[in-house]
Amino acid sequence: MNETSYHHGDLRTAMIEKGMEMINEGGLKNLSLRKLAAACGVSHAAPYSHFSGKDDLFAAIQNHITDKFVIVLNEAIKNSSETSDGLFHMGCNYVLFFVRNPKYFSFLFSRANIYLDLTGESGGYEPFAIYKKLMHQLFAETQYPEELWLKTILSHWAFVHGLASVVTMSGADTIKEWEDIIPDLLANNYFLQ
Amino acid sequence: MNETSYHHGDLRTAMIEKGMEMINEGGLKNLSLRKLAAACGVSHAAPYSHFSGKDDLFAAIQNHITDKFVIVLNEAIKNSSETSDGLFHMGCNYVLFFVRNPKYFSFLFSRANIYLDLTGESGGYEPFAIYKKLMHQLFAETQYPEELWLKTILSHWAFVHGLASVVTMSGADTIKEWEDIIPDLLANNYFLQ
DNA sequence: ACTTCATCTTGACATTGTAAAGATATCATG
DNA sequence: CATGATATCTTTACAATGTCAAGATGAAGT
Repeated sequence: MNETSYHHGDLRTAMIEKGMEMINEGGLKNLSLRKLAAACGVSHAAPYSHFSGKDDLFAAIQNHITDKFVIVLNEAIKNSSETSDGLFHMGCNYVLFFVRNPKYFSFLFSRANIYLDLTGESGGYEPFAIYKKLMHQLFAETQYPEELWLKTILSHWAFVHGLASVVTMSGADTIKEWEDIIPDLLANNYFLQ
Repeated sequence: MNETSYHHGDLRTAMIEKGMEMINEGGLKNLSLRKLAAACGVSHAAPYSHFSGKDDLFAAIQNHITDKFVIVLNEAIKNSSETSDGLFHMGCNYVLFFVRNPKYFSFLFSRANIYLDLTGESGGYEPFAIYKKLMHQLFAETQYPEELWLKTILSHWAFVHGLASVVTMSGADTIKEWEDIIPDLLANNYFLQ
Protein backbone atom coordinates (compact mmCIF):
# COMPACT_ATOMS: atom_id res chain seq x y z
CA MET A 1 0.00 0.00 0.00
CA ASN A 2 2.16 2.89 -1.24
CA GLU A 3 1.41 6.59 -1.19
CA THR A 4 0.01 6.76 -4.71
CA SER A 5 -2.68 4.18 -4.22
CA TYR A 6 -6.30 5.08 -3.98
CA HIS A 7 -6.62 3.65 -0.50
CA HIS A 8 -4.28 5.02 2.12
CA GLY A 9 -4.02 1.91 4.23
CA ASP A 10 -3.98 3.33 7.72
CA LEU A 11 -5.36 6.82 7.48
CA ARG A 12 -6.72 6.89 11.02
CA THR A 13 -3.30 6.36 12.59
CA ALA A 14 -1.66 8.66 10.07
CA MET A 15 -4.06 11.48 10.87
CA ILE A 16 -3.50 11.12 14.60
CA GLU A 17 0.29 11.00 14.40
CA LYS A 18 0.55 13.75 11.82
CA GLY A 19 -1.81 15.74 13.99
CA MET A 20 0.50 15.34 17.00
CA GLU A 21 3.42 16.48 14.85
CA MET A 22 1.68 19.57 13.58
CA ILE A 23 0.43 20.53 17.03
CA ASN A 24 3.98 20.39 18.31
CA GLU A 25 5.20 22.53 15.44
CA GLY A 26 2.64 25.22 14.75
CA GLY A 27 0.22 24.86 17.63
CA LEU A 28 -3.50 24.40 17.35
CA LYS A 29 -4.78 27.53 15.69
CA ASN A 30 -3.08 26.88 12.37
CA LEU A 31 -4.21 23.27 12.20
CA SER A 32 -7.32 22.47 10.21
CA LEU A 33 -8.94 19.20 9.27
CA ARG A 34 -8.30 19.92 5.60
CA LYS A 35 -4.63 20.74 6.11
CA LEU A 36 -4.17 17.57 8.10
CA ALA A 37 -5.88 15.58 5.36
CA ALA A 38 -3.65 17.20 2.75
CA ALA A 39 -0.57 16.46 4.85
CA CYS A 40 -1.62 12.82 4.83
CA GLY A 41 -2.04 12.89 1.06
CA VAL A 42 -5.79 12.36 0.98
CA SER A 43 -8.75 14.49 -0.01
CA HIS A 44 -10.41 16.84 2.44
CA ALA A 45 -13.37 14.55 3.13
CA ALA A 46 -11.42 11.33 3.56
CA PRO A 47 -11.14 11.70 7.36
CA TYR A 48 -14.91 11.38 7.63
CA SER A 49 -14.55 7.65 7.04
CA HIS A 50 -12.62 7.39 10.31
CA PHE A 51 -13.87 10.28 12.43
CA SER A 52 -17.33 11.70 12.85
CA GLY A 53 -15.95 15.22 12.54
CA LYS A 54 -13.29 17.60 13.69
CA ASP A 55 -14.12 17.29 17.37
CA ASP A 56 -13.92 13.54 17.15
CA LEU A 57 -10.58 13.72 15.35
CA PHE A 58 -9.06 16.07 17.89
CA ALA A 59 -10.46 13.99 20.73
CA ALA A 60 -8.68 10.99 19.21
CA ILE A 61 -5.41 12.92 19.12
CA GLN A 62 -6.02 13.97 22.70
CA ASN A 63 -6.59 10.35 23.72
CA HIS A 64 -3.45 9.27 21.93
CA ILE A 65 -1.35 11.86 23.75
CA THR A 66 -3.04 10.92 27.02
CA ASP A 67 -2.10 7.28 26.41
CA LYS A 68 1.57 8.22 26.08
CA PHE A 69 1.25 10.40 29.15
CA VAL A 70 -0.26 7.52 31.14
CA ILE A 71 2.59 5.24 30.09
CA VAL A 72 5.13 7.76 31.34
CA LEU A 73 3.25 8.07 34.63
CA ASN A 74 3.10 4.31 35.13
CA GLU A 75 6.82 3.98 34.51
CA ALA A 76 7.31 5.74 37.81
CA ILE A 77 5.73 2.86 39.70
CA LYS A 78 7.79 0.16 38.02
CA ASN A 79 11.09 1.82 38.83
CA SER A 80 10.28 2.38 42.49
CA SER A 81 10.37 -0.13 45.30
CA GLU A 82 8.48 1.91 47.87
CA THR A 83 5.16 3.63 47.31
CA SER A 84 6.32 7.01 48.57
CA ASP A 85 9.21 6.83 46.15
CA GLY A 86 6.79 6.01 43.35
CA LEU A 87 4.70 9.06 44.17
CA PHE A 88 7.75 11.28 43.97
CA HIS A 89 8.79 9.86 40.63
CA MET A 90 5.27 10.05 39.28
CA GLY A 91 5.26 13.74 40.14
CA CYS A 92 8.56 14.19 38.34
CA ASN A 93 7.40 12.28 35.31
CA TYR A 94 4.16 14.27 35.26
CA VAL A 95 5.88 17.62 35.03
CA LEU A 96 8.81 16.53 32.89
CA PHE A 97 6.44 15.10 30.30
CA PHE A 98 5.35 18.65 29.58
CA VAL A 99 8.87 20.00 29.83
CA ARG A 100 9.65 17.74 26.91
CA ASN A 101 6.33 18.33 25.14
CA PRO A 102 5.30 21.89 26.02
CA LYS A 103 2.64 22.25 23.34
CA TYR A 104 0.75 19.24 24.64
CA PHE A 105 -0.25 20.93 27.87
CA SER A 106 -2.65 23.54 26.59
CA PHE A 107 -3.96 21.15 23.96
CA LEU A 108 -4.75 18.47 26.54
CA PHE A 109 -6.28 20.70 29.20
CA SER A 110 -8.11 23.37 27.26
CA ARG A 111 -10.72 21.29 25.51
CA ALA A 112 -13.15 21.39 28.43
CA ASN A 113 -13.89 17.69 28.19
CA ILE A 114 -11.85 16.54 31.18
CA TYR A 115 -13.55 15.65 34.41
CA LEU A 116 -11.66 15.11 37.64
CA ASP A 117 -13.49 12.66 39.88
CA LEU A 118 -12.50 13.70 43.39
CA THR A 119 -14.57 11.25 45.39
CA GLY A 120 -14.27 7.75 43.96
CA GLU A 121 -11.30 5.40 44.05
CA SER A 122 -11.09 5.19 40.27
CA GLY A 123 -12.77 6.56 37.15
CA GLY A 124 -12.70 9.98 35.61
CA TYR A 125 -9.69 11.41 33.84
CA GLU A 126 -7.15 8.60 33.80
CA PRO A 127 -3.92 10.48 34.66
CA PHE A 128 -5.66 11.89 37.70
CA ALA A 129 -7.14 8.51 38.58
CA ILE A 130 -3.69 6.91 38.48
CA TYR A 131 -2.23 9.57 40.72
CA LYS A 132 -5.17 9.32 43.09
CA LYS A 133 -4.96 5.53 43.26
CA LEU A 134 -1.27 5.61 44.11
CA MET A 135 -1.90 8.09 46.90
CA HIS A 136 -4.71 5.94 48.26
CA GLN A 137 -2.29 3.04 48.33
CA LEU A 138 0.22 5.12 50.26
CA PHE A 139 -2.49 6.31 52.64
CA ALA A 140 -3.45 2.73 53.40
CA GLU A 141 0.14 1.65 53.96
CA THR A 142 0.94 4.49 56.32
CA GLN A 143 -2.47 4.53 58.03
CA TYR A 144 -2.86 8.18 57.11
CA PRO A 145 -5.96 9.71 58.75
CA GLU A 146 -8.80 9.25 56.35
CA GLU A 147 -10.34 12.68 56.86
CA LEU A 148 -7.23 14.19 55.28
CA TRP A 149 -7.15 12.02 52.18
CA LEU A 150 -9.06 14.34 49.87
CA LYS A 151 -7.25 17.44 51.04
CA THR A 152 -3.88 15.78 50.60
CA ILE A 153 -4.74 14.48 47.14
CA LEU A 154 -5.98 17.92 46.12
CA SER A 155 -2.80 19.57 47.41
CA HIS A 156 -0.41 17.16 45.77
CA TRP A 157 -2.15 17.03 42.41
CA ALA A 158 -2.67 20.79 42.29
CA PHE A 159 1.00 21.35 43.03
CA VAL A 160 2.22 18.94 40.39
CA HIS A 161 -0.26 20.08 37.77
CA GLY A 162 0.46 23.71 38.59
CA LEU A 163 4.17 23.12 38.12
CA ALA A 164 3.48 21.67 34.70
CA SER A 165 1.46 24.76 33.92
CA VAL A 166 4.20 27.08 35.12
CA VAL A 167 6.76 25.23 33.06
CA THR A 168 4.81 25.63 29.85
CA MET A 169 4.06 29.29 30.50
CA SER A 170 7.63 30.31 31.26
CA GLY A 171 9.31 28.86 28.21
CA ALA A 172 9.75 25.14 28.77
CA ASP A 173 12.14 24.90 25.88
CA THR A 174 14.31 27.81 26.94
CA ILE A 175 14.99 26.60 30.46
CA LYS A 176 17.15 23.54 30.56
CA GLU A 177 17.38 23.38 34.32
CA TRP A 178 13.83 22.16 34.78
CA GLU A 179 15.03 18.59 34.99
CA ASP A 180 17.01 19.55 38.09
CA ILE A 181 14.54 22.02 39.57
CA ILE A 182 11.40 19.89 39.42
CA PRO A 183 12.68 16.95 41.51
CA ASP A 184 14.05 19.45 44.00
CA LEU A 185 10.70 21.20 44.33
CA LEU A 186 8.85 17.92 44.69
CA ALA A 187 11.24 16.36 47.17
CA ASN A 188 11.65 19.34 49.46
CA ASN A 189 8.93 21.53 50.86
CA TYR A 190 9.61 25.13 49.89
CA PHE A 191 6.33 26.45 51.22
CA LEU A 192 6.44 29.16 53.85
CA GLN A 193 5.63 28.38 57.50
CA MET B 1 -27.36 57.26 20.82
CA ASN B 2 -30.05 54.56 20.72
CA GLU B 3 -29.83 51.10 19.22
CA THR B 4 -31.31 52.01 15.85
CA SER B 5 -28.81 54.70 14.97
CA TYR B 6 -26.21 54.18 12.33
CA HIS B 7 -23.41 54.59 14.82
CA HIS B 8 -23.38 52.31 17.79
CA GLY B 9 -21.72 54.69 20.18
CA ASP B 10 -19.47 52.41 22.15
CA LEU B 11 -19.04 49.30 20.08
CA ARG B 12 -15.64 48.45 21.44
CA THR B 13 -16.85 48.15 25.02
CA ALA B 14 -20.01 46.41 23.89
CA MET B 15 -18.07 43.77 21.97
CA ILE B 16 -15.81 43.08 24.92
CA GLU B 17 -18.58 42.81 27.49
CA LYS B 18 -20.91 40.84 25.23
CA GLY B 19 -17.94 38.61 24.49
CA MET B 20 -17.38 37.95 28.18
CA GLU B 21 -21.06 37.07 28.53
CA MET B 22 -21.08 34.65 25.63
CA ILE B 23 -17.87 32.98 26.78
CA ASN B 24 -19.44 32.36 30.15
CA GLU B 25 -22.55 30.91 28.54
CA GLY B 26 -21.51 28.83 25.58
CA GLY B 27 -17.75 28.68 25.88
CA LEU B 28 -15.31 29.65 23.19
CA LYS B 29 -15.92 27.22 20.36
CA ASN B 30 -19.38 28.54 19.55
CA LEU B 31 -18.31 32.16 19.58
CA SER B 32 -17.43 33.84 16.30
CA LEU B 33 -16.61 37.40 15.43
CA ARG B 34 -19.72 37.59 13.26
CA LYS B 35 -22.03 36.25 15.95
CA LEU B 36 -20.61 38.72 18.44
CA ALA B 37 -21.12 41.55 15.97
CA ALA B 38 -24.70 40.43 15.37
CA ALA B 39 -25.30 40.23 19.11
CA CYS B 40 -24.19 43.85 19.33
CA GLY B 41 -26.55 44.80 16.52
CA VAL B 42 -23.92 45.78 13.99
CA SER B 43 -22.73 44.34 10.71
CA HIS B 44 -20.10 41.65 10.61
CA ALA B 45 -17.32 43.98 9.52
CA ALA B 46 -18.03 46.74 12.02
CA PRO B 47 -15.61 45.35 14.64
CA TYR B 48 -12.72 46.01 12.27
CA SER B 49 -12.96 49.68 13.12
CA HIS B 50 -12.01 48.84 16.70
CA PHE B 51 -9.95 45.67 16.45
CA SER B 52 -7.40 44.60 13.90
CA GLY B 53 -8.97 41.15 13.72
CA LYS B 54 -10.29 38.24 15.68
CA ASP B 55 -7.09 37.67 17.62
CA ASP B 56 -6.97 41.29 18.63
CA LEU B 57 -10.59 41.21 19.74
CA PHE B 58 -10.13 38.11 21.86
CA ALA B 59 -6.92 39.53 23.29
CA ALA B 60 -8.90 42.60 24.34
CA ILE B 61 -11.47 40.40 26.06
CA GLN B 62 -8.63 38.52 27.70
CA ASN B 63 -7.11 41.78 28.93
CA HIS B 64 -10.45 42.94 30.28
CA ILE B 65 -10.90 39.73 32.25
CA THR B 66 -7.32 39.97 33.44
CA ASP B 67 -7.99 43.51 34.66
CA LYS B 68 -10.89 42.29 36.79
CA PHE B 69 -8.73 39.44 38.00
CA VAL B 70 -5.96 41.84 38.99
CA ILE B 71 -8.43 44.00 40.92
CA VAL B 72 -9.60 40.96 42.87
CA LEU B 73 -6.00 40.03 43.62
CA ASN B 74 -5.11 43.51 44.81
CA GLU B 75 -8.11 43.58 47.14
CA ALA B 76 -6.29 40.97 49.20
CA ILE B 77 -3.54 43.41 50.06
CA LYS B 78 -5.86 46.21 51.11
CA ASN B 79 -7.79 44.05 53.54
CA SER B 80 -4.69 42.65 55.23
CA SER B 81 -2.50 44.32 57.78
CA GLU B 82 0.42 41.90 57.61
CA THR B 83 2.15 40.76 54.44
CA SER B 84 1.86 37.06 55.22
CA ASP B 85 -1.86 37.53 55.71
CA GLY B 86 -2.05 39.33 52.38
CA LEU B 87 -0.36 36.43 50.66
CA PHE B 88 -2.87 34.02 52.11
CA HIS B 89 -5.81 36.12 51.02
CA MET B 90 -4.34 36.68 47.58
CA GLY B 91 -4.13 32.92 47.17
CA CYS B 92 -7.75 32.58 48.23
CA ASN B 93 -8.88 35.35 45.90
CA TYR B 94 -6.88 33.81 43.07
CA VAL B 95 -8.61 30.46 43.25
CA LEU B 96 -12.05 31.74 44.20
CA PHE B 97 -12.07 34.07 41.21
CA PHE B 98 -12.21 30.96 39.03
CA VAL B 99 -14.63 29.20 41.33
CA ARG B 100 -17.00 32.05 40.55
CA ASN B 101 -16.01 32.32 36.87
CA PRO B 102 -15.06 28.77 35.80
CA LYS B 103 -15.13 29.45 32.06
CA TYR B 104 -12.56 32.19 32.36
CA PHE B 105 -9.76 29.86 33.34
CA SER B 106 -9.27 27.95 30.11
CA PHE B 107 -9.96 31.07 28.10
CA LEU B 108 -7.30 33.05 29.92
CA PHE B 109 -4.61 30.41 29.99
CA SER B 110 -4.99 28.55 26.72
CA ARG B 111 -4.17 31.31 24.31
CA ALA B 112 -0.43 30.73 24.47
CA ASN B 113 0.33 34.43 24.78
CA ILE B 114 1.16 34.50 28.47
CA TYR B 115 4.73 34.67 29.61
CA LEU B 116 5.75 34.15 33.22
CA ASP B 117 8.88 36.11 34.02
CA LEU B 118 10.56 34.08 36.75
CA THR B 119 13.67 36.15 37.24
CA GLY B 120 12.87 39.84 37.44
CA GLU B 121 11.11 41.73 40.19
CA SER B 122 8.32 42.90 37.93
CA GLY B 123 7.13 42.63 34.35
CA GLY B 124 5.61 39.73 32.48
CA TYR B 125 2.10 38.47 33.07
CA GLU B 126 0.60 40.89 35.57
CA PRO B 127 -1.24 38.51 37.94
CA PHE B 128 1.96 36.55 38.33
CA ALA B 129 3.99 39.73 38.73
CA ILE B 130 1.71 40.91 41.53
CA TYR B 131 1.96 37.62 43.34
CA LYS B 132 5.73 37.56 42.88
CA LYS B 133 6.12 41.12 44.11
CA LEU B 134 4.15 40.42 47.27
CA MET B 135 6.28 37.38 48.01
CA HIS B 136 9.45 39.40 47.48
CA GLN B 137 8.14 41.89 49.99
CA LEU B 138 7.52 39.13 52.48
CA PHE B 139 10.97 37.68 51.83
CA ALA B 140 12.57 41.00 52.56
CA GLU B 141 10.58 41.50 55.75
CA THR B 142 11.40 38.08 57.13
CA GLN B 143 14.97 37.98 55.82
CA TYR B 144 14.18 34.76 54.01
CA PRO B 145 17.34 33.20 52.50
CA GLU B 146 17.69 34.58 49.01
CA GLU B 147 18.74 31.33 47.39
CA LEU B 148 15.27 29.94 48.15
CA TRP B 149 13.25 32.82 46.72
CA LEU B 150 12.69 31.42 43.25
CA LYS B 151 11.90 27.92 44.50
CA THR B 152 9.43 29.27 47.03
CA ILE B 153 7.72 31.50 44.50
CA LEU B 154 7.49 28.62 42.06
CA SER B 155 6.00 26.34 44.71
CA HIS B 156 3.43 28.80 45.96
CA TRP B 157 2.28 29.98 42.57
CA ALA B 158 2.15 26.48 41.14
CA PHE B 159 0.05 25.34 44.07
CA VAL B 160 -2.39 28.21 43.83
CA HIS B 161 -2.65 28.07 40.08
CA GLY B 162 -2.99 24.29 40.16
CA LEU B 163 -5.83 24.57 42.64
CA ALA B 164 -7.62 26.94 40.28
CA SER B 165 -7.11 24.40 37.53
CA VAL B 166 -8.43 21.55 39.66
CA VAL B 167 -11.46 23.57 40.59
CA THR B 168 -12.42 24.26 37.00
CA MET B 169 -11.85 20.66 35.96
CA SER B 170 -13.91 19.09 38.71
CA GLY B 171 -17.08 21.09 38.28
CA ALA B 172 -16.59 24.46 39.95
CA ASP B 173 -20.29 25.18 39.80
CA THR B 174 -21.37 21.88 41.29
CA ILE B 175 -19.20 22.04 44.38
CA LYS B 176 -20.29 24.73 46.77
CA GLU B 177 -17.79 23.85 49.46
CA TRP B 178 -14.83 25.30 47.56
CA GLU B 179 -15.12 28.52 49.47
CA ASP B 180 -14.42 26.58 52.66
CA ILE B 181 -11.93 24.09 51.22
CA ILE B 182 -9.61 26.53 49.46
CA PRO B 183 -8.68 28.67 52.50
CA ASP B 184 -8.17 25.46 54.45
CA LEU B 185 -5.79 24.08 51.84
CA LEU B 186 -3.87 27.33 51.61
CA ALA B 187 -3.59 27.91 55.35
CA ASN B 188 -2.60 24.40 56.36
CA ASN B 189 0.06 22.24 54.78
CA TYR B 190 -1.50 18.98 53.68
CA PHE B 191 1.57 17.73 51.88
CA LEU B 192 3.07 14.45 52.96
CA GLN B 193 6.31 14.37 54.97
C1' DA C 1 -15.86 -13.87 -11.59
C1' DC C 2 -19.03 -11.56 -8.80
C1' DT C 3 -20.69 -9.22 -4.87
C1' DT C 4 -20.16 -6.60 -0.84
C1' DC C 5 -18.29 -3.25 1.83
C1' DA C 6 -14.96 -0.04 3.61
C1' DT C 7 -12.44 3.64 1.97
C1' DC C 8 -11.54 7.57 -0.81
C1' DT C 9 -12.86 11.47 -4.27
C1' DT C 10 -15.62 15.00 -6.11
C1' DG C 11 -18.80 18.53 -5.75
C1' DA C 12 -21.62 21.42 -3.14
C1' DC C 13 -23.10 24.52 0.63
C1' DA C 14 -23.14 27.29 4.98
C1' DT C 15 -20.13 29.59 8.19
C1' DT C 16 -16.30 32.20 9.13
C1' DG C 17 -12.34 35.72 8.92
C1' DT C 18 -10.81 39.40 6.28
C1' DA C 19 -10.26 43.14 2.95
C1' DA C 20 -11.89 46.99 -0.09
C1' DA C 21 -15.05 50.50 -1.27
C1' DG C 22 -18.63 53.27 -0.19
C1' DA C 23 -22.30 55.33 3.15
C1' DT C 24 -23.35 57.97 7.33
C1' DA C 25 -22.83 60.66 11.24
C1' DT C 26 -19.87 63.26 14.39
C1' DC C 27 -16.82 67.04 15.13
C1' DA C 28 -13.67 70.73 14.56
C1' DT C 29 -12.94 74.84 12.15
C1' DG C 30 -14.05 78.80 9.71
C1' DC D 1 -24.32 78.06 10.68
C1' DA D 2 -21.92 75.90 6.86
C1' DT D 3 -18.31 72.88 5.38
C1' DG D 4 -14.99 69.61 5.12
C1' DA D 5 -12.27 66.05 7.68
C1' DT D 6 -12.57 61.98 10.24
C1' DA D 7 -14.32 58.06 12.66
C1' DT D 8 -17.59 54.63 12.41
C1' DC D 9 -20.54 51.51 10.09
C1' DT D 10 -22.49 48.84 5.83
C1' DT D 11 -22.18 46.37 1.71
C1' DT D 12 -19.92 43.39 -1.23
C1' DA D 13 -16.64 40.08 -2.27
C1' DC D 14 -13.37 36.25 -1.65
C1' DA D 15 -10.66 32.47 0.37
C1' DA D 16 -10.49 28.97 3.98
C1' DT D 17 -12.95 25.80 6.63
C1' DG D 18 -16.31 22.05 8.43
C1' DT D 19 -19.67 19.14 6.76
C1' DC D 20 -22.64 16.41 3.88
C1' DA D 21 -24.21 13.65 -0.22
C1' DA D 22 -23.27 11.04 -4.23
C1' DG D 23 -20.33 8.47 -6.69
C1' DA D 24 -15.67 6.03 -7.66
C1' DT D 25 -12.26 2.58 -6.32
C1' DG D 26 -10.33 -1.45 -4.76
C1' DA D 27 -9.85 -5.13 -1.13
C1' DA D 28 -11.87 -9.29 0.72
C1' DG D 29 -14.75 -13.01 0.71
C1' DT D 30 -18.02 -16.19 -1.71
